[in-house]
Amino acid sequence: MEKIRLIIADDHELFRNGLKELLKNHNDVEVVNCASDGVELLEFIKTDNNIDIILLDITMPNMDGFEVLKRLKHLNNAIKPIVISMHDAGNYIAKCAKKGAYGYLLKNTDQEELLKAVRMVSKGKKYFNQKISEKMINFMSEHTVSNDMLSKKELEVLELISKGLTTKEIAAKLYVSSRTIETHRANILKKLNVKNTAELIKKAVKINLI
Amino acid sequence: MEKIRLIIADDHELFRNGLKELLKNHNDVEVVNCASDGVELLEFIKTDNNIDIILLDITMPNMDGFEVLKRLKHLNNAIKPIVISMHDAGNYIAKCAKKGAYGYLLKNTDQEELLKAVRMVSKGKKYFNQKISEKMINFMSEHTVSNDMLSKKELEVLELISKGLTTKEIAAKLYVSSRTIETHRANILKKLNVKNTAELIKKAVKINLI
DNA sequence: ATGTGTATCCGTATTATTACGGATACAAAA
DNA sequence: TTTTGTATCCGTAATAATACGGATACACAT
Repeated sequence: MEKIRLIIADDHELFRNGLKELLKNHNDVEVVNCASDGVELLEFIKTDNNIDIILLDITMPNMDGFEVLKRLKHLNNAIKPIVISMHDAGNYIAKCAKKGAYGYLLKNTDQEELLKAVRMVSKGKKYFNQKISEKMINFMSEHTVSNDMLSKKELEVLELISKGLTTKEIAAKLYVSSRTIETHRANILKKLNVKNTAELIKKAVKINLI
Repeated sequence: MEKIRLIIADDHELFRNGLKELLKNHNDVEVVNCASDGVELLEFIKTDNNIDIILLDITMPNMDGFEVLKRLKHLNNAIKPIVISMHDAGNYIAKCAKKGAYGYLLKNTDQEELLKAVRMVSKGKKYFNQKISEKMINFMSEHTVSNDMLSKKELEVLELISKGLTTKEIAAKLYVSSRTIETHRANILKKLNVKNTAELIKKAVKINLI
């Protein structure tokens, strides 16, 4: 039987080694290497292209786990990262899910769950337990705070801007002059405290206005 | 004991009525009303401000469920919508979660789960079962396909654009001429098949490039 | 060795956006 | 009733973005 080849990336030596010892007791997994930061991790990955899983911490010096996830996709997307974090904040979880993590575990997870996750992920399946999923879903919807910031009209204009319509086109669509739309746009920029359309759209998506 | 007051919104009469009958058997819930489309639903909500839950279909004439979710937040965000859809597509689920749905059920859900969801949601807790959560997580990450579409440089430029930097600022930052950045920008627009920055950023966020 | 793609640069012209300024009408809230 | 906020309109000027066009150098794959 092929062993599951994995790497541990975490800046806390004790945690790394503890995890390694723990996994030694299971003969279907092999801890190929450890890394104490993202840079080190990626360096190693470049030399060994037979890695199945990375147990990845988010908070690391030099290059954090988010950046690792991002680069991993370009570098070798056969490797399946499982994030092991001490934070159960919804934004962390959602971000990891979006960036392609195959699993998300808390550092206080028990051995059994860790193994379960590793084995599931090694088969290409994702592992996000119910509690983690909940946290994420809550986060996804809660960031909808600033709904009252923009007037109905402004929201309408914003939506059309985000669809790529020019000021002129929006004006025509809403039967007002382009000057009016420009004013709306300017007001929206001011209200969201951004300096141009690019930043505006990013922020609007982020806070769920679009 | 206060009953859970709920409304059913679905364009299929049979489904609406079936659901209603089914819920009649449970004396902790009261089906206050039914609506066959989003407009009708919102109209009713304006007249009755003591609704706990809406069982909401996505596919409806006049105004679909997504739009209902969006407007509901402005109108009365004490009402907790549970989406009941026949589609288990990840994008539907993620969209609903983002737009503030408190639950997502498939139309082939059994009675037990429906009741469980209604009761949980009535207490303010979200209900997305494991399978639904999985679908959503998979969707969230899978849309990262087009990673090879853009070159490393282009991705870098895109990231800076999204942060609100102007062409000139980006050029200064990357030690190249602004003309170069403009070319990159133009190429990015072409590659992603969008016509301007606003649309670009929206798309980039959507497909996870940023 | 030849082609393909990327990164880099340049020019010109048109159009759009942004930053200022100020103004009216109307509805809703205080 | 007065104030506040929203939607609407207008002007000018500076800056930025977009649409064309073309060019070189270099790396990597065929």
